[in-house]
Amino acid sequence: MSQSDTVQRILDAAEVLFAQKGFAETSLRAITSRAGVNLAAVNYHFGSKEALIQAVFERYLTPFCQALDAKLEELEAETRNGGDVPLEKLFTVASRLALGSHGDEPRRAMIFFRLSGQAYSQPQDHLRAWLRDHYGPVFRRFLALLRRAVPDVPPMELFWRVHFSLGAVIFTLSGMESLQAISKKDFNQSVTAAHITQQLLPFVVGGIVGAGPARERQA
Amino acid sequence: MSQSDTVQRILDAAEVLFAQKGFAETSLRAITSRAGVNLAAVNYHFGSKEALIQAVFERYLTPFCQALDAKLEELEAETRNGGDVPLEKLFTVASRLALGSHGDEPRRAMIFFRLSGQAYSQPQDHLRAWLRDHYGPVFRRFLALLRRAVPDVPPMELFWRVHFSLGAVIFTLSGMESLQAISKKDFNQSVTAAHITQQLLPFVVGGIVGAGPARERQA
DNA sequence: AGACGTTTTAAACTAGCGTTTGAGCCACCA
DNA sequence: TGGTGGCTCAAACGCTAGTTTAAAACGTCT
Repeated sequence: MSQSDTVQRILDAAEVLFAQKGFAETSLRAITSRAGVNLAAVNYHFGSKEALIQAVFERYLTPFCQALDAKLEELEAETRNGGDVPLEKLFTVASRLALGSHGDEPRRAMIFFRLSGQAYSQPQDHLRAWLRDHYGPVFRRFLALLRRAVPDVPPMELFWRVHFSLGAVIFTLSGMESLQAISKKDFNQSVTAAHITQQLLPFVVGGIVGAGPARERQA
Repeated sequence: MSQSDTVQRILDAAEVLFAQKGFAETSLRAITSRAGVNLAAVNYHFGSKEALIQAVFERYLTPFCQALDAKLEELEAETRNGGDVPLEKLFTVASRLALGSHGDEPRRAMIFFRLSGQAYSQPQDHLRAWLRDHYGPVFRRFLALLRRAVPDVPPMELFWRVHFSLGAVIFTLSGMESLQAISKKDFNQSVTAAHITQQLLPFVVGGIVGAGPARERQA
């Protein structure tokens, strides 16, 4: 092979370890050891640990965002001659792509949500900035469709509610394992990741629509 | 003074720095330097960096949980002779206590939410376990009142939705600064922390009630 | 005043980090 | 065949981390 698979092995190992223990707590030695490659390979192939972190995000996010963008394009076309995309459909599409656009099991997605959580709680400005610059457009496109789906919600409130939703998703899927443990203890019942994401939908939709004066609750 | 204020100065500095840069990225040297105390003071008074982290959480959470517990007791008593506490009131009470039970400005609360976010994305099992063991009861008490407020939502769904809400709150308040910046850029309008927490309420209430078959949305 | 327990101090220690180096390996092409 | 370029490797570098040490300073009692 002209391109060795060292790069992929490093990315695989880094992805798991970063999600498991965070960026700062994961040493290059731990990564290269798990990947079965030499310590210097990271700096040789990526340049620095920082660049490796970005590469991990890029490998996951780029296919996802491309898929989402294409799907949004499709949805936009459908509504070109009147009608809006329903709220539920927008989130179902996004969730399905996030969980399954990588061929492999949703475990990959779970790992990635942990990474996102770490990226957000991290003070590394440039990571957040890089994410925003690279994947902001598709986010705004999603937001535009959303705005049409819930015209009653003022744009700024909608903006915040989307971020609240993002928080609910990332936080939950970040802490999945411990939450599953608690749930099992309290309800004597195992819960799958698919089950949780299924529960997320009505919560997010309910939250986006909101409990304001625009809506009355049923008794 | 028989007990020097070194301990307090260290806690103050650690609280801010941990929230700003995370646990791993904050060195004891940075903390002691900001506190104006000697490097060895941390290990002398707390034993280790790990113990210092716990102490930071304890100093904030203990008064909050005591206040919340007392308030919940009060609410339970009110409903002893019939009636339930409305959903909105439960969250308003919790939010008001979280933001203002420390006398000082809500900035303290903001700092603490960042800490919570870091604690959750952190893989430090023992921190999470310690939080659960110490503050689990008051959480369960809150959950019990909640269950009575929304009897239509099945207990397990409610459990998950509460965690979704927690995620929305912690995530948002963790990333406040960057979110405020984005908001300012997109809407040309500054947003205060109070404004955001105000927006959180209808989102959380809407999410908890959910968008399931139990409720219809208004056109 | 002097002795004693507590706290502070400066300095050192050990360990682990990200990164760099330069020699070695190996496939490929002239 | 001999060299050339991409890649791997063990070793070392410089640095910063948390922690420990032992002496100095302090406050408080007899």
